Amino acid sequence: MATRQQLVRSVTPEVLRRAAEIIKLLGHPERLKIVEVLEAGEATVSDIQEVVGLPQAIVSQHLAKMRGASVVAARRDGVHVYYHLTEKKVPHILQCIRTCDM
Amino acid sequence: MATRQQLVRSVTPEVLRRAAEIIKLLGHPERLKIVEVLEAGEATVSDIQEVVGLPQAIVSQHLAKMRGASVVAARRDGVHVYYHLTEKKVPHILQCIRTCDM
DNA sequence: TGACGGCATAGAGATATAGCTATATCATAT
DNA sequence: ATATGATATAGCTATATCTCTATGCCGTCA
Repeated sequence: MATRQQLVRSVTPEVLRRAAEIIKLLGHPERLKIVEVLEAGEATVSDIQEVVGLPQAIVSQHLAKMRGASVVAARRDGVHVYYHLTEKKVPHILQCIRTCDM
Repeated sequence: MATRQQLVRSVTPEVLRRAAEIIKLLGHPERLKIVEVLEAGEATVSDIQEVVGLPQAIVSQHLAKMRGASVVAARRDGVHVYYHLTEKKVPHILQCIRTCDM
């Protein structure tokens, strides 16, 4: 019979660490909202700011945090900086949130 | 054409809040490990303690936090307290973590 | 009842996070 | 070169979180 230890070996410590890192960033209503916006496609900081209704600096700080963990990435086009999702897990996790009934 | 606002209306603020609450708790390597253990079935505090290799008090505190958010629940049977998952989203999110390639 | 094992909680210190204001940077247009 | 709009960052305060130690509580059994 399988021990409990064996049952939970499916995820390596490193994957666990990374997963926790990503999820930790999503564990914030405003950031979750931001990634929802980005799920719909690339968006500039002011686009995001308009949708979530937060001051520019706050949005920028949240984005910087997610950039730091490679959850999002940015490209500059002239005056604007376009953000997009880079972490594949994120859309899947959003899907979970939407479809799993509470 | 759909506005960005319309594209992100799929989740109500309350669902968003609750999702962030759950996810925030999972955004911690040790707690993530704990819910992995519980995913394999009911477990006592000392079972969990043994698998994750943390002091009893720490495990108990993590469990208390997750109890507070109704992510897990406990039942006492004699000397032992058995914990189990109560939040349906959790197994789905764990599945995401496991299956989505990094 | 007393002792013991399993679990919960309190208190404290250290660190992290959130959100604010102000200011800096960067690209464009005049 | 200067002004302006878009974005980033610094510095700060308040609050939350983590982890540890110590202690309390609750069943069980002698």
